[in-house]
Amino acid sequence: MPPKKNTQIRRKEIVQAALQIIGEKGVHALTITEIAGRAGMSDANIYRHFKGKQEILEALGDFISEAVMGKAAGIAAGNGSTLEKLSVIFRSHAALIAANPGLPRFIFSEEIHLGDPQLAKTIAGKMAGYIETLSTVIAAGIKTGELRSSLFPRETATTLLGMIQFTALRWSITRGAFSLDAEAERLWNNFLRLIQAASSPTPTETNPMEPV
Amino acid sequence: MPPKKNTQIRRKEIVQAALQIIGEKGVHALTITEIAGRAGMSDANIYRHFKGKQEILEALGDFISEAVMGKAAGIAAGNGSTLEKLSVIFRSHAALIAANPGLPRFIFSEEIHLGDPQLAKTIAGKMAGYIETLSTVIAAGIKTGELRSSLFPRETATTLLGMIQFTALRWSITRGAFSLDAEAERLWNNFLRLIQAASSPTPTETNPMEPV
DNA sequence: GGGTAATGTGAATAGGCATTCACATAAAGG
DNA sequence: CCTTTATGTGAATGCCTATTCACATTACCC
Repeated sequence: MPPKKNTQIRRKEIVQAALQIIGEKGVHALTITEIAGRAGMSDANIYRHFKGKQEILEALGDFISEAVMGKAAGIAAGNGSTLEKLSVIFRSHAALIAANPGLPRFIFSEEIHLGDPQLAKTIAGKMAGYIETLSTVIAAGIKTGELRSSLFPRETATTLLGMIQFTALRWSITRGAFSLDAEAERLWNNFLRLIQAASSPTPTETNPMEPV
Repeated sequence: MPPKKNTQIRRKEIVQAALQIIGEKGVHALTITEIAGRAGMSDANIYRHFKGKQEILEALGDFISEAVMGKAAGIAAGNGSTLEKLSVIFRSHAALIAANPGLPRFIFSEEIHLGDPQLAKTIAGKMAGYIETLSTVIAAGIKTGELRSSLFPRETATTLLGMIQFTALRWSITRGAFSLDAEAERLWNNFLRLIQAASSPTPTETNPMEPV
């Protein structure tokens, strides 16, 4: 009775449904029945398009990796000053998370890391690549004198990412109790003061409104 | 046949068993059967000491909060310079995690945050308290001139915590593929350069051995 | 030492979940 | 138009897990 769609389309629908479910109810709510319901099909039909739940997770992992890290790599490779690039990457990442709360939940979910060693390795690799991309941008900024010469690029990159991820997790945990964008803005302002070369000393201001 | 112990002792044994299991196999492996086996008792006996699994998680949450944040608060209240205090808190935290891999897994586990709103609120509160404690230490350091005057205390504290948590999660995810202590050391060296007042300029050195 | 309460156990019970099966039916190609 | 293949479904199946129950046995109190 219901119309039919080919596997290519169905796979995308299923992956998107999965991402939404994780964002709204968490990884533990990611059951076949839930996915099938959200994607508008029967449980059994899921298996026409994916070998099993594991394969869905792998596809979701690929999608998320591409969305987050692909974007950052594009910005890094483009034109602009180091500070502009870092700022855009940071804000894009925060915005992407704000729009898809399932993102950090999935990336740091144990379901993935302990349940599927292959997927875990892939994600860890992408994460290392992300750090590498940021490191390169930071190293370039040090060379041009935009950033302090005393910085270690890799550690500074890790610190920046940690800032994002920690805040994303706190936001996810508290189920959006504060504005992710506003918090990201405050953190970025502060980070800028930490890394910027002292040539043009930043005037001391107060940061806007603190959250709860 | 087996000897009997009172509830006080049993509760501690059960909580410790749970923490170990999470560290070794993850939160998803935290079943009643697994806990009972590790603690040397029958499944049914667990229910003599806890009302249910949820109550075990709550007790574990209290234990971990006390271990991590209680320690930091103690250090913060003690004597020493700001940089010494921050350094000790940072290293203690990293060491505690290295000794108990279950710690970050539990704190950021969805099983807790989405499964038990009450517990989630408690943990979020403790986390906010931790940030507050660090902020106070940092604010004091700014006043004495040890730290740059341009820092925002709360955002700097969040950055420090993010650095720890992100690294702990990456370490946990990769199942200990790198040395947590060594990485913490590198990150701390870099962070020091970020926050320290420029009175005694740090000589430029290279950081020891990078991990994978 | 006898009774009572706390602690201990193996064997149900019940629910949730991923996956499979036998059977439709739409789509595509000739 | 008819065959073949891809897509679709409801109803099992079987496993894993938390929790309960009826029945011991130890520890403690007087």
